[in-house]
Amino acid sequence: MSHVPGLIQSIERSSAVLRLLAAGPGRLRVKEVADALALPKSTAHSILRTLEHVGFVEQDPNTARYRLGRGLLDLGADGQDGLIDLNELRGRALNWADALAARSGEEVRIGALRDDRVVVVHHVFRPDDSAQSLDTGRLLPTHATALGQVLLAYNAPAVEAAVRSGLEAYTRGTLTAPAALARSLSATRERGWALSVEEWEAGRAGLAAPVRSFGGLVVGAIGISGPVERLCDTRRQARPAQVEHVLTTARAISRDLAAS
Amino acid sequence: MSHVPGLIQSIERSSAVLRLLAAGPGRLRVKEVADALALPKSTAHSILRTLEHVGFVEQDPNTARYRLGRGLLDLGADGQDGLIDLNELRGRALNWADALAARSGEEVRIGALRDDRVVVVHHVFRPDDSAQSLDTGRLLPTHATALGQVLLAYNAPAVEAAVRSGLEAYTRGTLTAPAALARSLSATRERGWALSVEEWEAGRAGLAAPVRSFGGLVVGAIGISGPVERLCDTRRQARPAQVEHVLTTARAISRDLAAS
DNA sequence: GCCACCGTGCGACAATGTCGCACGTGCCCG
DNA sequence: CGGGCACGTGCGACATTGTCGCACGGTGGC
Repeated sequence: MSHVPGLIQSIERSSAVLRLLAAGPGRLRVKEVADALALPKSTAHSILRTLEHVGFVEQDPNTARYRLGRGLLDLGADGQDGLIDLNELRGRALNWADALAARSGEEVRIGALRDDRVVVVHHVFRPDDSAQSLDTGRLLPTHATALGQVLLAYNAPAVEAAVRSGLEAYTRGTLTAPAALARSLSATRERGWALSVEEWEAGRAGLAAPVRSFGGLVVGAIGISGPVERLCDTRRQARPAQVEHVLTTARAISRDLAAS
Repeated sequence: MSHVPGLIQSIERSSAVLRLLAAGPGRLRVKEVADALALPKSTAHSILRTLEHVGFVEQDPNTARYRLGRGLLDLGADGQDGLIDLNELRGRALNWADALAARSGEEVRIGALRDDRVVVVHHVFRPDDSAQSLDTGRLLPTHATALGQVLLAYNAPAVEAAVRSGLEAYTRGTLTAPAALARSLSATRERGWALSVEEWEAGRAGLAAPVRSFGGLVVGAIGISGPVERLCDTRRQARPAQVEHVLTTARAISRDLAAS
C-alpha cells in the first residue's frame, strides 16, 4: 500500500506488526500477520524473525505463534540499568578474553555501565603473573579508565551524570575539566578506541574498545591494562599492535552478540 | 557494523535507537544517536523521523531532542481497545465520507473494533433521505455486517472471540456456521472488500472496505448500506461502480492516515 | 492415511534505505 | 551585539538491501 517517501517502510511495517500483536491477547500465526497487513508471507516472516531477534516479539516453540516479547517491557520501564543481559555479555566474552590476554600479554577486563559506574563483568589475569586480585564485580570510575571512557563516548547522558557527580582526580593525569573530557571522548569516538595513561593509577595505562550488539548499540567495553611502557611507545602513544588486538577482539565479540 | 544476513538491518537499527533512548532519562540529540550507533547523521535522522511518525519516539518541540513516545506504552498494556485514536480516524474520515455518500447515493458508516463489536465512529445520511436515525456510537455485530466482516477479516483473534460468543442469527441469511464465516472472511481478504446481503436486516445490504494506517495495519472500515437492489445486481452481486466508490474512498482515507 | 496448509529458507530483481553534501538556524563564545 | 560553529533538516544518486515468488519439509485435521 502507498507509503510516504522519506520514511522507512520496513520500520513502519514492523510497528504495524507490533500494534497488531498488541491488539489482542491471542498469539498470531505468520499467515495471519501477513493477511492482516496485506504482505507476502515471506515478508511478514522476515519482519517477525527480526523482531524476535531483537526481543520485541517471542515465538511459542510449540505452536510457532508469535506474541509480544519482553524487550518491549524493558523499554517502558525506563531507568533500567541493563540494556542487555550482563550474563550474556559475559558468556560471549569469556572465550575471546583469554585469547586477548594471551596475545596482548596483559590482563583483560570487560565492563558495562551501571549507575554511572563501570561494573567489571569479567577479568582475566595477565598470563605470566599470578599475583593479582580478581576484579570481577568491582565498580570503576567512568572518566578515569579506558573502559569507562569508551562507554561514555557512546552514551551522552552518562557523560552528563559523570560531570554532575564531579570528576574526581585520582592522579595528576586525570581529566577533571568537563571540556577536556568532552574533547577526549570525541577523539575516542572517531578512533573507535580509548587510551588512558596514568589517569587512574600512576604508572599504569589502559586501552579499550566498544562491544556492540545488533544495530550498533554499545553494550559494553573490553580492554587491557598494564604498565605504561608495555602499552605505549616512548611518546606515550598506544602501540598499534595492542590496539589491533583489542579492536579485533571487540569486533569478534560484537559479531558473536549480534548473531545470538 | 557487520549485520547478520537474513535479518532486516533497519529494524535492528531502530530497535537499537529505542534501547538507547530507554537507557537514560535524558533526551538525546540526533548527533548523539548517530555517534552512539556509529551511523551517519542522515541515517539516524531518517530512523528517528520514522519512529516519531509511528509514535514510538517523540521530539521535544523546543530542544529538538528525542525521547520515547507514548506509542510504546500502549503496546505494553495489552488489551487496549484503541489501536489508534478513534478521534483521529473520525477526523480524517469526515471529509471523505460526505463525498462517498454523494457519489454512491447511500448512507455511509465508519466503524472500528471495540470489545468484539463494531463501534460506529461516524455516520452520514443518505443524501436525499432525511428520515433516518443517527448511528454514531452505536455497537453493531461483527459477523453480520459488512463493516464487521472487514474488521474480522484482518484480525484473527476477533474472529475467535466472535465465534466463542456465538454467531447470533438476525435473518435467514446470517452466517452462523464458523466454517462458513471463515470462508467468507477469506474471500473478503482476497477481494479487499466485503459484501453483506440480508445478513443483518431483511431487504438491506452493506458494502465495506478496510481503512489502513501506516504499515498496512487495518484500523477501521468504511462502507455504505442500503436496499439490496441498489447495491447489487439481479444476481445479488455487488455493483462494480459502488465497489469502486467504496474502495477509492477507503484508500484515500488510508493515504490520509498514513501521512498524518 | 492422506491431503492441505503452514512455517521456513533461498535466490533474483528492483525498489528501497543509505550516505554524502548543502542549506538555514539557533546557540555559544568572544 | 556580532561572528562562528555545530546542529537539525532535506534532497538526490548510488548501491545495498528488503522484498517477493517459489519450493521444501513438517504438522494438524478431516
